[in-house]
Amino acid sequence: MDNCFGDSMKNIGDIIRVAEQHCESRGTRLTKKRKHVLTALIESAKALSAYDLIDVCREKYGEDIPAMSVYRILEFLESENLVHKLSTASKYASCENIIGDKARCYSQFLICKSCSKVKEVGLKPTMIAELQATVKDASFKLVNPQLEMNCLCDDCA
Amino acid sequence: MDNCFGDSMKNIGDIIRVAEQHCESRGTRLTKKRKHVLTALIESAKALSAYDLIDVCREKYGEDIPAMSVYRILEFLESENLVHKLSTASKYASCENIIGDKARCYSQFLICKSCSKVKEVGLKPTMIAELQATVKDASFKLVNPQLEMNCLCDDCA
DNA sequence: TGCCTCAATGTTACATTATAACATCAAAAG
DNA sequence: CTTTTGATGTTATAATGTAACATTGAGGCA
Repeated sequence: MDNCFGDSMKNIGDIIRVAEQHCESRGTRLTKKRKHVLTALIESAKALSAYDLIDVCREKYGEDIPAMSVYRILEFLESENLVHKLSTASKYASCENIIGDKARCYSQFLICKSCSKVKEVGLKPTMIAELQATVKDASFKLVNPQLEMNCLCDDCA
Repeated sequence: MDNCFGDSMKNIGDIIRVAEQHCESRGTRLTKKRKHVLTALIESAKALSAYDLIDVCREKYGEDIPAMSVYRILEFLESENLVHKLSTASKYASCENIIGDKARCYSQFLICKSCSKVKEVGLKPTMIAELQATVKDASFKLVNPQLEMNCLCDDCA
């Protein structure tokens, strides 16, 4: 079982519903546009840029969201742990385990540098511990334990 | 002993000389401007953006290098393994072990997101192996095994 | 020396990613 | 039904990066 939803949680409608409840329980709202951006990311196997998302929303929902709004929406979705920013690619991907047990918020992202296909894999506790030890030894504090790995997917390799 | 030069290799002049020989042996040239950009990065404890480097070169060498050239120079220095691009920060840092034994080219970069202070730490072989196994299991190929960790340094924390 | 060649750099223009500042709109709460 | 606050729109611009073509300069060689 690869996510926190179990086998019953397969389709996007279900995921969106969970995301909606998640927001509600935190006193925030998953508005229509936020839902559209999130859906676009969930439906995409590839990480998308903010400007990609503008295009998708126009094509799919006939909705013209200005760049500024998309960035704000992404920022919101990130703060709700529904979306990850992949800084190395300047793109965004939906979280694989939307309502996320916190133990899994340490992730490793494999990003195809050719086609942007992305896979999120949980980090093992031993890895996390080791990474944190290194950080501590170097007198730094870890802010965001997200690892991004520059890869090629099998199709592109 | 923290680098491949031993204790005798402490100052910038020595490092630059090694870098120069390294290029020469590879049939490339460490020109004056390339040397200036590399020196600026070596002397900086913080990662610098391309535009930061333009400023440093102007201030320090009275030399006006256009952005395009700085990017090309950085690309060259990267290809010679003298400099790393830190994609998460859109900044650049000199390699800590310039002529680098290849075993150390798998590095972990701790980057202070507030002041850009950066520390490069070698990854342990067990870590490398584990990261690579994950990548392979997910049907990806690792292109660049550089880990960037979003941190705060002790001063900024 | 003077020419040739190719690497390095310059120039111009523009693409992409992102944010600041202020205006407007809309939903929930009194 | 107004008030308040969160969400979105608008405009302008900053920051990062690249494409395409022109020019310069360093070494090799007649």
